[in-house]
Amino acid sequence: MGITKTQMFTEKQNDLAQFFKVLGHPARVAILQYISNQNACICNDLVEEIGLAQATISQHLKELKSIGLLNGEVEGKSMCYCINVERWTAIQKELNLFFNTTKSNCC
Amino acid sequence: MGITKTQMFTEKQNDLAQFFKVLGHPARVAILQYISNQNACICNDLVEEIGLAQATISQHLKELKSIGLLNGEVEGKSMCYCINVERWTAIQKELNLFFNTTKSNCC
DNA sequence: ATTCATTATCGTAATATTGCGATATGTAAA
DNA sequence: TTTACATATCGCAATATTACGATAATGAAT
Repeated sequence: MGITKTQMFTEKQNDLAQFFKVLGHPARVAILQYISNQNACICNDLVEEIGLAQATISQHLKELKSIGLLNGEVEGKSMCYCINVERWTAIQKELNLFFNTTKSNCC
Repeated sequence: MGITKTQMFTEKQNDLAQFFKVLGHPARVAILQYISNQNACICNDLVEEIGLAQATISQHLKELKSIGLLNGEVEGKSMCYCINVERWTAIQKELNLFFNTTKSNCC
């Protein structure tokens, strides 16, 4: 099928899974790392840096934006993307909460 | 295409993305939470509990096993799955390292 | 040995994701 | 306003994922 039965799960579970999912692609990991490494908030050297087509990078950026991880600002004729640190930290907290409340041992 | 160009990324980036990806489905989040909530390491009440078909649950368990998050033991005619806490904690550390080293602000 | 229960695997259909070329849109400069 | 460049969106093809029924494999009990 390919369709995920989201209605069977809680909103929390779906949200959590969504965060994980967006981070679950190496290009998006690389994009975040690259943006972070530039002191200035350099934008789409990403295309050259990462080596995927411009359309593809744009799509990945869109997904990162979809969970609020990136802010975009017009900068001349370019776009300046940067990490939304508040959101970043909030998501990190959510994920840690999940990790900390989900680790009972048994066997 | 649908094919991820893993060869363009570092092993670390691919590994990280793989962890995120496996956690990026609500059924797998729910499975982990359910296993964790049972004091005893109860197994496939999961099928009843979660409401997906047995084959589907089995497939999700396989993916969780693929990154070492679950241990499985034969228990009579059932299987006893439980969280591999060492691995769990190790992955949590990896993800936090990623979060902590990737959050420069700019705009 | 047969039966029953549990889990894994196979095959398949439906949908999602990834990637890219082409094209549209937006912005700055000439 | 034309040109040039940067980014977003569209449309498509290839592959991946999700889900499930059917079936195989495993183990327990009869």
